[in-house]
Order: sequence, then C-alpha cells, then structure tokens
Amino acid sequence: MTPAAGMRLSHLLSKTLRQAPADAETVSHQLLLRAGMVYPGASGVYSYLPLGWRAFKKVENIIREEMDRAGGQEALFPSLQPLELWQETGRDAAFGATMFSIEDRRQRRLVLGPTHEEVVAQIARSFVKSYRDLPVLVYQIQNKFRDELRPRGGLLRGREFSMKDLYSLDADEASLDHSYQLMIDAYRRIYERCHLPVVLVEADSGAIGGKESHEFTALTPTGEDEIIHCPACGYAANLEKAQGGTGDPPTEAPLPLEEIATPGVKTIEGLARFVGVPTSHTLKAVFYSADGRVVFTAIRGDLEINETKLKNLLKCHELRLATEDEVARAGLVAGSASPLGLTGIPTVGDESIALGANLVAGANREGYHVKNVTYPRDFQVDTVADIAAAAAGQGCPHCSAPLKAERSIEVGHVFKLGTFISQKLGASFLDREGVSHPIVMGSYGIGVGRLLAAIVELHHDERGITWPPSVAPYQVYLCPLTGDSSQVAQAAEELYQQLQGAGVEVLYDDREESPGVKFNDADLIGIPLRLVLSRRSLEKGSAEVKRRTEKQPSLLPIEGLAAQVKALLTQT
RNA sequence: CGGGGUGUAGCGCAGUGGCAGCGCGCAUGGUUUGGGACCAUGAGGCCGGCGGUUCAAAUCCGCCCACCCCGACCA
Repeated sequence: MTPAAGMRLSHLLSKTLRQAPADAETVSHQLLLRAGMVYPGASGVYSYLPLGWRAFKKVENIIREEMDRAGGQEALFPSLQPLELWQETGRDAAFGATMFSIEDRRQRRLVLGPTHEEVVAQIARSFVKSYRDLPVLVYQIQNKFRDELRPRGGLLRGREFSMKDLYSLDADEASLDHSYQLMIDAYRRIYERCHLPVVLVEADSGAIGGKESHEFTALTPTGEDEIIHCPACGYAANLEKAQGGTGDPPTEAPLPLEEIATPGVKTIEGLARFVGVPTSHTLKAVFYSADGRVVFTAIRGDLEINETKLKNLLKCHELRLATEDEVARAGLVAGSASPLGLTGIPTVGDESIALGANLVAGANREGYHVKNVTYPRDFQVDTVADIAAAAAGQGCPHCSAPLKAERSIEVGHVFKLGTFISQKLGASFLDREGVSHPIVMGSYGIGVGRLLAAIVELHHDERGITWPPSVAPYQVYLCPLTGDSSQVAQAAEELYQQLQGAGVEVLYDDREESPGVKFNDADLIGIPLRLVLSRRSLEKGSAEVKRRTEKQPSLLPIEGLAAQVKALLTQT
C-alpha cells in the first residue's frame, strides 16, 4: 500500500485566524478564511492554500469520477479565446462586459473564456462528421473568468473560478434528452457523495433560446438565490422561472367602462383603497426601457413583473425601468397610465390580465382612472405572456397549494442548448440519408469552489467546519498533548508513521501549543476524526478517538490503532 | 451601474490638528500543558494613493483607488 499523505501542522503554510477578517460575512467565507483554506487576492479572486486545495481536489475528483462514469471524456480547452469566435455566435453581446477582454501585442482582441460552448462547437466542426460519431460527452475542469457585476461570499461567486463544464453533442432531441438525463443522474450522485442535499428546480433558459434548463440548488438561509417550491406537489423552480400564481381575480361578468376621478391617487395600493377593491382587481402599468426603446407592460395590480422573463421575451440585452422623462416623452401619464387607447409603443400584457374582468386601470389622464376594464374587450396588447414574478403564498400553478420560497445556492446547472451555437458555427453532421443537420448541444456546469463553499455552508457548527469525510482535506487530526512528556511525543511520531503506512491521510499537530489551542484549531479546520494522545491516555495504553460531530471521545487501545482507525474511516 | 459602508502592524480595532497606539498573532528567554496559559524583552507602519489648507495632517478639504454589503447577473 502506498503511504497516504501526511502533514505536520508545524510546517503548514497557513495558520488559523482567531478572528475572521471583518469584511467576510458569509459563514463559509469566514470559516474558509479562518481555517487557512483560502486567501483573498482581488475582489472575487482567491488562492487555495494547501488545506483548502486538498478539499477542493476531493470535490473535483468526485466530480471527475462521476463524469467519467457517465461516459464523459475529459479534455482541456483554452482560456484564451479569440473574440471573433464569440462574434460568430453573437454571444459576445449577450455576455457583454461580463467577459474579460484583453489585447495581445498585435492588438488582437482575446477574451478570457467565461464558458466554452463556442470552443467545443468549433472543435466538433472538425471531428464530428457523421451520425456515427455521436453522441459525445466531453468535459473539462478549468478556471473560468467572468467579470461579475458583483462578486460575493468568498468562493460563492468569484470572477475567476473553477468550473466543471461538460458539453453533450447529439444527433437529435431524443438523444439530447438521454444525455441530459445521464447528467442529472450523475449530478445527483456527486451531491450525494459530497453530502450536500440539493433540490432540482426548473430554471430560466436564458436569452439564447435553449428549450429546457434545470438548476441544482442547496437550500440554505445564507443563499443568494430564491427558489419557489410547492410542498404539496413538489413543483420547484427558481425565482426567474417560476410561474406566478393565479391569486384572486374578479369573477363577475364584464360591466360597462366607467371613468372615475381619483385625485391624488398614484399607487396601486392607494387606488385599491380609494375604490374599495383588492389590488388583484386593479391593472398595473409598468414602463421599461428595453435596449433604449420604451415598452409598456400591463399586469394585475397584486403581481410584480419578473424582469428576467420580460427580458427573455423581448430578446433584449439591457432592460431597466424607464425614466420619468422617457415615460412622458412616450405620451404616458405615470400614476394614471393605461393600456386603453394606447398606440405607437410596444405593449406586453401578463397572462393575469386575461383571468378576470372589470379591473380598475389608469385613464391616461392625471387624476382619473377607469373601472370595469376588461381584456380584450377594452384594450389589446402586442403580446400576452407569463411575465409575472412568483412569490411565496401564491397558489401553485399545478395544484394551487400555497407556494413556499427558500433561499438557496445554485450548485449546478444543466442546459439543453439545442442547435443555436452549432448552427452559427457550422458544426453539423450527415445522417443515414446523407442529410446535413446541426449538432444538438447541451451544456452542464458545476462550480467546484462554489460547491465546496456550499458544503461548508451546510456542514459547520459554532466551532468551525464539520467536513463530510468524503471531501475533508485529511481524515485524521492527530493531536498529541505533549506537555513535558517526551513519551507522548514519541508515541505520536510512531502513530503518525503507522497511520500513513495504513493509508490514512493525517494532519499531525506537532506544534508546541497548549491543549486549548490545538482543540480549537482541530474544530475549526474540521477534520472528521480527532485522535488525542496524552500522558493520561498513554497510562491506559490508549488514545482518545472522537468524531468531529461527536461530543464525547472514546478510548481505543494504542496497539493496532492505525488499523482500527482505518476501519472506523471506511465505516461511514 | 444605483444605494450603503470601510481603508491605521498578519488579524481585530482605538486614535477629530501637536511623539503612531491597544488586543491577538510573531521573535527570544523562562515558567506552563485536557478547551484559545503566564512573565520579561523585542521585531513589525509611506495611517490606501495623489494633491491642497496649516507652523504642524492618520485627523480638515478635493480628486482618485481598493475592498465589503444590498440590487440587476451567474456555476
């Protein structure tokens, strides 16, 4: 057996910090910094220090093993990519300023790869010529570069971060479905092996026009995302994707329009109070600027617009609320705006406007509103679509039980890309009949560092990290309380050698520190099994063994201890 | 980019115009050793940067930079 890695704490590069740096707020960020696992370089950029790197590699290897098991072929694609490649698919615009862009000495523009669909499609173009060459699953684990609007939470969202990205190449949709399912199953095994409970949610497939997308999310109050799920039927989606509930639409038959004076009423709440109806009986107008042109949206008063849905619908890159100026220039009256008689600007209505009749809407006249507005009797819009934001408490779109919202961390994303990129890049193959088709692509990402941080978010206590053994940097924390006893030191040295000989990864606290310091560091670093050797225990011919998650240690005879420990470790 | 905040020793912080400080950590010596020990002596600073006001600036003014938090975005 090859001796496993051991490390003497006295020689470890990093040291633990008693206090976390003040600007670290997320639990995983604080603990990873305090335990000396990572070190900040720039905003959203981190070094992995030896302990953190070992944990990272554990996670990485789990991912690699499961990708290989699913039939993935590991490769490595370049980070430096010519900008032209991105211009060919038009995704340089979609990514915009998020792409790091540099210039070489010949003034040629290069980007630091934020993802690799283009590169893979380009390679596939050279090698995949026949339906016989498909399907292919190819992946890499490599640093990605994204100039995020706001990095946060340490490893949770960085600007340089390691990602496992796998790309599926298939001949048709059915085959893509199969690859997609393979990946979902592989992902489930990965999170299971990392002891990270996840929820699979429907996700927004973005402006690229992919047909289906799911996210794996880890539920934690410190998460940066919100997911919507139904406790009754199991429906789950992220906030961008979730279908809004139906709420409480008015049910009476349409009545004639009636203009009413509403002096001073500017908000939906004020309007509902003034007229004496619930907000779900009002019609709200919201104006956006989509790539510079004003768009009018109408939605029921109790609902909010989901800007991601709207953005996807409009296929625009930049979407923001229109300024008062822009609204006025479009001939609209903010606060009393209405779809009634509106012409000349694009209009989008949420599906909710068609659910009932007799809504109270603006009159496009300062201080006036109109009652009994009914779609489509009284007004039309260019598009009716689901652009409403889901929220906790709304009825589930499938079973109408009240929806719940939870904070979560996105730890994986699978995506049916389709043929968008392969078409643009001319990556096609010939089928049995000799007919050319674009390759059907899928892409599947896991942020390795984010996954690591998510594990810490869910595996810690007030003393520090409680690594699941499968991803712990070492399996055993060997902790001699030397005192003035050279016997203890000698026994510890021997045990250190024996453990390594038995194939146990051991972090050996050979420092001359007081017991309190050692115990606290052991808890902070979070190695699953702690072995304490002291004069007290030696007198009984034994050592203390304690799991990180246990309160009380137990005594094990020092004779044959290495083998015993080995057995303990394989137990879980 | 909008809003909020912070930059003083490795980390945490005090210092509102007059000698650059405290706790932890670090070094040396000694005493300690079952949950962050004690004594003594030390090392460590361009007070984020540039400019201005002043006899005198960490401190007041201006500009810039970096970093953090909330939002849009994402693995």
